[in-house]
Amino acid sequence: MAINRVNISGNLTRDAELRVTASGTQVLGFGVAVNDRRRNPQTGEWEDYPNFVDCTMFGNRAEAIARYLTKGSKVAVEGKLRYSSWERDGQRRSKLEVVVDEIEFLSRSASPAAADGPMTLHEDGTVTPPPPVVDVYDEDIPF
Amino acid sequence: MAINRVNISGNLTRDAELRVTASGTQVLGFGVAVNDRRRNPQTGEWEDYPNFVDCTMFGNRAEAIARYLTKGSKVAVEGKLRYSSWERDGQRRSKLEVVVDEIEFLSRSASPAAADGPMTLHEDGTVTPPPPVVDVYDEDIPF
Amino acid sequence: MAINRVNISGNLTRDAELRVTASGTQVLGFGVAVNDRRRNPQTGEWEDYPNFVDCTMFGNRAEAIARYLTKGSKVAVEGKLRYSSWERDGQRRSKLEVVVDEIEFLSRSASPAAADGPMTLHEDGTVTPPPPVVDVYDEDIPF
Amino acid sequence: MAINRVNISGNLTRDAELRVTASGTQVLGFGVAVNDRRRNPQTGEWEDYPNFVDCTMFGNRAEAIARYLTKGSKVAVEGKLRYSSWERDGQRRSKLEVVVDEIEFLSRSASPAAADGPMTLHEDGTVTPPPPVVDVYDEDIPF
DNA sequence: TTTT
DNA sequence: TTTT
Repeated sequence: MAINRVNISGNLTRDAELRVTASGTQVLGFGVAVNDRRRNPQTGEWEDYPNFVDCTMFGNRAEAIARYLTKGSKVAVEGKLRYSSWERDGQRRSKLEVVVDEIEFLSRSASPAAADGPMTLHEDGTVTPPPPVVDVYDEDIPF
Repeated sequence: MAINRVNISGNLTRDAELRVTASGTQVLGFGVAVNDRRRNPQTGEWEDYPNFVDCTMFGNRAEAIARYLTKGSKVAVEGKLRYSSWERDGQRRSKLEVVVDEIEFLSRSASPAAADGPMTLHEDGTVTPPPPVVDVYDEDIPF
Repeated sequence: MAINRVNISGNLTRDAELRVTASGTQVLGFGVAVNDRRRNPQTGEWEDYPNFVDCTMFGNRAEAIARYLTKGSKVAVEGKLRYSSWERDGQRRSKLEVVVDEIEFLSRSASPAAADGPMTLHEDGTVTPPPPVVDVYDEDIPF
Repeated sequence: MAINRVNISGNLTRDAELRVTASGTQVLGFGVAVNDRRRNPQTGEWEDYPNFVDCTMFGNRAEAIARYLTKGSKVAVEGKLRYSSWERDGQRRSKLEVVVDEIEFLSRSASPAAADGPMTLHEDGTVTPPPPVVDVYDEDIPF
């Protein structure tokens, strides 16, 4: 067998869509925007170049996580490249996508503290809000 | 050059420690527990077997994220394997660790909704607690 | 930055083509067939399903290795996914390919001995041919 | 499940050793030297720093390929990190290794032509020797 | 458009 | 077809 491995992270470009094949297999489809940070040759500015990657996940896990995979969600995905080709209007077309083996949910903000951390709901119903974390993304820290 | 690539996800086993080398390079060290889900041959039960992986990250980014890398944090890491060896008490010792190229912060709970989503801090100071989401991990869904 | 990592192995589907951009950058293009071994649902037989992956490599290394990358060559490639889109005949089209960071040359035969090993060219011009190794690929060993 | 993925390439540091567990599972052990090309801070010269990685492969494939995995062989390996720990002389010791999922045999020379390509054994027993390819490794081409 |  |  060949080596065929993909690891990516990024944001969902649309809500995941679950369907079931004739033979009963669950199939979850979603798109991930994997951002490249490159300098724009014209302006010299750092810019995000999105790489749009279609992902497909099979089996029971697909159904279990479908509702968490909404537009904008951040995920890390491990999978394999899969090629398919077909004919449309007399033209040969093809695509390359990722068949998902593992998926992890990422914190939405660049700094995890904003979402997960210091925002604490206490027993008595009071809440400790998150500290005024800078948005590292806007602050020109290059990651 | 050889191929040397590692992608892992897991929980920090300790708070990250930042130090600075004599030449001024920032060095961040932390440990990640990468869990394997295997069936215990004795009991037949699914169990988590932790793989403890030491990680090192260099440069400015190391300092920028140090304070978010606390014990228990979930991360996805991409990097390279690095081998080192030394002598202690007349014995040769060695270790294999991961030098980090990229790091992403994961949502702490198995279902991202619990941490990121429905827990909302409103303008007036009230809070909408998260819905009683099932812990998918305990529900025997195998991921 | 996001995580964006691909590792594949397979055979070149065509000779690599070297070109140079207006700004002088060398660009090497080649296609890799990454075979999946799946059971044919109709016949029940193991079959190879090729995943055709377009690869692009930049820089000096591109030129240095171009002549070794001929149709049928086996390689292991590490790189990143790159998405691009364009318009043709009023239709939006897009593709996903791999930008190569590392490349390694694989032995052509399933068993390395056939190609690399026992076939020896002696100083006096005689040759020791390889032993009649079984082709493990044909022998139903599933790798 | 967590993400746990390793892809490396390098040379075997010893002949692979095959053993069989009490329960009959075949276990193949071998070491891979994964070379890093770094500039020596003292001399300013490019040097190879080896990362010694222990690999273990289970199952039928282990036996099938054992005889091809000899000291010096070049391979590309895909697998997972596995941690283990034990006690020796009252001291806690641990190691990190790679459990192999896929393995590919690489051409021994930096340029594949030398080994695989132009050296052809003809039907009549004559041989076409390889062209006097430069050893790209020694020629300061950085790969 | 396709490799073994 | 596109996310932050």
